Amino acid sequence: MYPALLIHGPTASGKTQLSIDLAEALNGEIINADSMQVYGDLNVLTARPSADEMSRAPHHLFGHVDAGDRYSTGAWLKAVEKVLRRLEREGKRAIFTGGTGLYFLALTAGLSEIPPVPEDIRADVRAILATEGTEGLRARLAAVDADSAERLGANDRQRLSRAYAVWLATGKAFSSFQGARTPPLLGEGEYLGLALTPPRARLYARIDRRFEGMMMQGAMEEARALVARSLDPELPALKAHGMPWLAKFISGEISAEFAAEQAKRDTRRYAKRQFTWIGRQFPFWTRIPTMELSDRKKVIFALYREIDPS
RNA sequence: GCCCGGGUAGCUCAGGGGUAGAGCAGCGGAUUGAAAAUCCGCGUGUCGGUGGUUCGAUUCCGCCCCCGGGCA
Repeated sequence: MYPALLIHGPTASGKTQLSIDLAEALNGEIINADSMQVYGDLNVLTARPSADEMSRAPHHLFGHVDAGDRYSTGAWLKAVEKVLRRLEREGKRAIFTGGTGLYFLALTAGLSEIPPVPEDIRADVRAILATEGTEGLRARLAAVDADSAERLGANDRQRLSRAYAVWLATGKAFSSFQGARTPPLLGEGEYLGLALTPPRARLYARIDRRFEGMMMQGAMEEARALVARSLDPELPALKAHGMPWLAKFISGEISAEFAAEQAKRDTRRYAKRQFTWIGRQFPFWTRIPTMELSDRKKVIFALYREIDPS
């Protein structure tokens, strides 16, 4: 099997364009590693590749999930496995592109083998959180899984919820699962990890500009359509950058200017967290600090040729 | 040109003879099936410049520069 190309970069760093060019040159196919671009309802707001861009190379796992569903790392990994198998059969190269660090981690380091938690149990935990608060949830967790309760932040409702839901679903402590991991889909030597690390000031300027562009390309209409579905605002898709603020604007709570300001700020903060992830979780991936497309490609082709002379 | 008001963190501003503090922005970190989520931590500063008074000046005084507003 050809070594896969893994491209992680902060939001707005130009991953889409780069990955398409690489796919064309390497006879590769693009696999999405972005947790938001999987949702079909969000096109403009998640900066998903356009129909035009998608026609230049095969794309996988983009927009295949309904905004009313809760996608997950595990579901993504399962879907990836299928795609990888097919590409292997067909002798194609896999090019992963995205900004979701956890997806890349699962891909290259595996995931603990935990049975799926049914939706009704997750709903129960949400109810507990609503009535008893993080305090109450944490106390419940401490009684059955002291390790997790100790290790997790006292206010980290998301992880506390997850740990408690796993206990309810399996009868076993979340922490008891965490020692072991499934074998990674891509082991050492089976991929080239690349991290785009553009200068921060330039990236931030680009994020701000891009949001303005999204507004001109119909982001508001997209948001209106999603709001009209009256879905639970806690669903992942409703938390896409900009969505919560555009929803507030649509309901008349805030001005358009304020919504735009907050949306951009959220996106900048996210980019900052992505830099942290790359710096800490994937210290051995090759950094590509330049913003110029041609320079990036030159570097990547040279690196790729080293591990795959064909 | 004259008269007021102001120049303090990236921005808006507070303070006041013992080298300064809020909000926002920002920065650092964590990260195992919601991860564009969730959580933890951190003031980042020639107090416009320059002389003077003072043990000590960002603070008081003089001069200069800049920005508002008013009168000409």
